[in-house]
Amino acid sequence: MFNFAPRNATMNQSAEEKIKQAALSVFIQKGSANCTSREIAREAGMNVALVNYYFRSKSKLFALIFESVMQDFLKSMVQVFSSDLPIREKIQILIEREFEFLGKHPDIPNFVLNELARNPEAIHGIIPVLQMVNESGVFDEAKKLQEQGDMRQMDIVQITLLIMSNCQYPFMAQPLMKVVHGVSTETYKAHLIAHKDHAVAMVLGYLFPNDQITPHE
Amino acid sequence: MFNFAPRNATMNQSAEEKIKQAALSVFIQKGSANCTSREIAREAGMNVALVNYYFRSKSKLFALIFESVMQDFLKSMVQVFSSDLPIREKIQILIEREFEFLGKHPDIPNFVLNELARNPEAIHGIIPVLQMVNESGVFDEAKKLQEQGDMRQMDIVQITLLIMSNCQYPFMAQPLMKVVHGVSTETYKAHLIAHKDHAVAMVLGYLFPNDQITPHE
DNA sequence: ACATATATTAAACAGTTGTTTAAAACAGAT
DNA sequence: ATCTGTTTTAAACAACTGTTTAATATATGT
Repeated sequence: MFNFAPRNATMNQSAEEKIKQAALSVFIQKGSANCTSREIAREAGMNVALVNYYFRSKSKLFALIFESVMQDFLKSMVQVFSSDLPIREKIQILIEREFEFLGKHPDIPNFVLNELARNPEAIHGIIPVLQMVNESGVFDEAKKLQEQGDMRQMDIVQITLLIMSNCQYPFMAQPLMKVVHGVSTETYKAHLIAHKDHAVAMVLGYLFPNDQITPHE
Repeated sequence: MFNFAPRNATMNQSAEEKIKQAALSVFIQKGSANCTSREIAREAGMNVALVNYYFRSKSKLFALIFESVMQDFLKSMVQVFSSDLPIREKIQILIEREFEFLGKHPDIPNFVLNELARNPEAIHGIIPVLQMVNESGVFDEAKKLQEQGDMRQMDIVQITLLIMSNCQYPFMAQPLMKVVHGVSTETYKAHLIAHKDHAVAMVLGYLFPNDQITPHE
């Protein structure tokens, strides 16, 4: 009943997969509302009808794509937390991985947050991510560490915010910052790379205030 | 030639103003691409043709609205920097004002960054903001303070990022955070209020590392 | 009251949208 | 070659898009 391999053996990539990749690219660049089925088909080099032939409707295709993007979006973060590194290194590696990921996919945060804010359907795409997060036990571990008095007393929600704000916003604000400060794309990218270290130092410094001794004068 | 007062004296608000307000609301909620002229007209309680009668086209109306939103978006920030408060208080008040503003208009950051990333026309709406920023002399002052060795040596671009990340992202990520952490809107709003103090403390602590003496143990 | 400029409307325009249909091209098995 | 199921296409569908037109209403100045 289902296809597990491409029928068209002459092509190295099935039409279905081509459409998926085109949809991923177009959806992320333009958003679910500001792109057309024909645009996706064109990007995949195929007919419009094929899009609906494989995915029934534009909204079903979007749901599929969005779910996989949500997975990628938080996967690396959860992976780091599932490891058994000490908490400070976890956070450092977490931020560094996030910067690395966003360097390759700088427009995903805007895509995700925008869809979640404006597209009611998008909420469903979060469910598998919720599973991932729950299974990782991230938040339980953070709570335990706080009870040991090692970490600053802060709600987990706000710790999450602290980390994600300083990772994702710099990429989301690229168009704004480039114009306001009048810098080129290359210069801004250099700033982003340098910003990673500031994010690590600032977040760690705030979460573990007893770590560094800053002598007066 | 131009109207400086509403022709229709029986209404307390001119049709033109009604359309502007409706457009502001609809554009911010849905974005420039995912809303229709008829939707704006309906929200204003008027005919579609009137929208184009007063504003020529949807894109011209959007340009008008976006420009004014951009002004509000950064106005309060620039105002604080134009004052003659000491730098630490400036940053503190800046962050506090930003949280206050975003508490009232939580969806403006997503709107602005999304349009700038996806709508090529939106870039033009930034020009008046650039003037504001230049006239305020914000960045020059920050550079001066850095030369005095009072502030951590950091590029202005990254200082801007540091402040704006921790103010705006928490509001932009509200839909994501609510689902991931399973909290209600009210609970999240409480987190936002509490987060303001963390943002101030963290940013000031990082920008002025010599201020606090953190004793070991 | 009349004339004039402005404000507002319903209707129409051509182009685009997501989706469906029916026919064609293609593959593999017999 | 014929049959069978799958893949691909062109064409059509109604609904919706931004915009324009031409007619009507309203207000203002004389």
